[in-house]
Order: sequence, then C-alpha cells, then structure tokens
Amino acid sequence: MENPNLKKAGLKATLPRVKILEILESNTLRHMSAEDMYKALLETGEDVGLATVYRVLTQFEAAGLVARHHFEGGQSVFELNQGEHHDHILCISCGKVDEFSDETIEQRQRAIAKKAGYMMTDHSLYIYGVCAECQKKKG
Amino acid sequence: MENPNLKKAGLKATLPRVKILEILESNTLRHMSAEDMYKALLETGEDVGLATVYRVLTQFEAAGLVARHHFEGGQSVFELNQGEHHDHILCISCGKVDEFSDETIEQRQRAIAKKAGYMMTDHSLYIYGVCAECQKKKG
DNA sequence: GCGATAATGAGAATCTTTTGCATTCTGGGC
DNA sequence: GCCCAGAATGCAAAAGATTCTCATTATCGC
Ligand SMILES: [Mn+2]
Ligand SMILES: [Mn+2]
Ligand SMILES: [Zn+2]
Ligand SMILES: [Zn+2]
Repeated sequence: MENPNLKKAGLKATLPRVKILEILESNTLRHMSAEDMYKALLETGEDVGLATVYRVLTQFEAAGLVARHHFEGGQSVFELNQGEHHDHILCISCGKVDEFSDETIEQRQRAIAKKAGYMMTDHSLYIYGVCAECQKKKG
Repeated sequence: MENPNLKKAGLKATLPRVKILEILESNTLRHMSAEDMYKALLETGEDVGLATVYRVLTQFEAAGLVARHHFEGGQSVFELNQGEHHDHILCISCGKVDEFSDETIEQRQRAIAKKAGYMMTDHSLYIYGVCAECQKKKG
C-alpha cells in the first residue's frame, strides 16, 4: 500500500488516504464532494468515516494534491490537481461540469488586481448556464 | 412607511422589508451578510427576526432588488442592485471588497459559453489577494 | 516487533440557512 | 375608518455541511 504522491506530500500512507487518492486518480468522477467520496468509498467496501474524508481532502488541498471549488449548492467540490489551472462552466439543469482556460481572462484579472493595488493570490470564475443536451430536452 | 421599490416589486410594505431596504439604500455597508443586516436592524432599535432577514433578502433577490454573492467564508453576501453588473476583488487579510467590471472578460465568457454549447445564464468571478494597505502593514 | 506519535471513527458541536406554526400585520373592499 | 382573508412575522426547531472531541487504533523509525 504505497503511493508516491503521498510520500511526496509527507503524509503517512494510511488506508483512508491511499483509498481516497486512488479514487481521485481513477478519475471516475473528476469533481467530487466529500459526500460523493464517502459514498464511493463505501461502494469499494472501505469503511472510512465522513469526518476522515473531510480531513483527508483538506490535507490534500493543503499539500496541493487537490483543488477545492465552491460551486453553487453549498458543498465544496474537490478534484485532483493535474497540472494547469482551469476554470469551470456548469449546467444549472443537469449539474454537468465542463472545464476551460482562457489566457485573455487570466491576463485581464492580473491587470485588474494590479490596478486595484492588490497582490493577487487566487481567483475563481464560474460560468453558469444550460448545456446543449438540456437545451434540447426542455426546448 | 412607503417605498416605491417595494411597490414596484409587488411586495407589501411591512416593517422588516421597509427597514431592510432603507439600510441597503443608506449604503453604510455595500456588501452585507444576513447577520450584518440583523445586527444593523438591532442597532436601529428594530426587533426583526433573523429568519425574516433571510426571507426578505431572498425575496429581494428574487425581485431583482438585491444581488447575492458567495464570497469565501460560508455566508451569503447581499448588495443593492444598482444598475450595472460588476465583479469583485477581495482582500484575504482585512476583508475589504472592491468592485470592477471588465468588458473584455465579459465578452470572453460569452464566447466560452457559446463554444461549449451552453446558454449562459450567469457567472461569478472573484479575485482574491492582499490589498495595498495590508501589504504595507505586514511588509 | 515496540512504542511514541499521528490518524481514525463515531458522535457531538458549530455555523449558516430554512422551515413549521401560532400570532400579528397589511391592504382592498365596504 | 373598519373588517377580514390572506400574507408576513418571530420564535424555536430542523436541516445541511463541516469541524471538533476524544477514546481507540494504526503507522513507521529504531
Ligand atoms: Mn476541474
Ligand atoms: Mn458589489
Ligand atoms: Zn445540462
Ligand atoms: Zn486588506
């Protein structure tokens, strides 16, 4: 039960951490809430407490292994940090999540922060709408 | 105890609604949480329940009188809808909130949504950073 | 393999927001 | 101006997400 990513992050290879990372890496669902993860663990037969899921995901975030997003709907959503930054576009009808990245927007953001005198540390951009399939369904 | 904005929105002129709208219009604090509003009401001597504050702000949002934002930190934040859309830049150190709007970003967003096949309904963009004053303080 | 130390699980606690319900208002009609 | 059906309010309880407490268990360096 080894995992290079855990070792790299200086985290002990405990069962919850290994399994959670496996599920994230399996990429079955790219964007998962803590509850989603909890259920996924139950399905694999692992009995991991919800509190531990929260703790582990928060540690992974601190270690830079995962990114946390605050989509509408109250829950935090996590995804494996695989390289480059990106933003999200979400369907308000079916919950579908698409990703994009736009260098023009990134540039403008940096310019805006600078002009306002801020040292930018982060940003979040969510576009909400109705996806192509949902538009067809509901006319 | 009249208010043209309430009438326009088809809402009865009840004391909580009138007072809340007054506080919003007084612009003492542009971006307020429900709790902020609750405290502001107490300070003016009005005994309005927190549940009513939530209900009224939600109604105002539905009526288009206020906009609701989800800044980091859990609480919803409300502000009077005074015309044009804008986005926010927030200081992670002192909580300061600045506003901006950038037509280039707005355009890119529309283009991205279109390319992804979405009918865009909304978007939210928050830039986080350290404001000028806080940079000085903490060197 | 041992033991100090860190991690876990279960449930309680917290925080924000919503809801149920009895009571109190509001506004149109008289 | 007064009445009253229906809407709105306040309070307390409930709900939903996340964090914390603490007794128990697992990990890893020696
Ligand atoms: Mn993503
Ligand atoms: Mn604003
Ligand atoms: Zn959809
Ligand atoms: Zn600041």
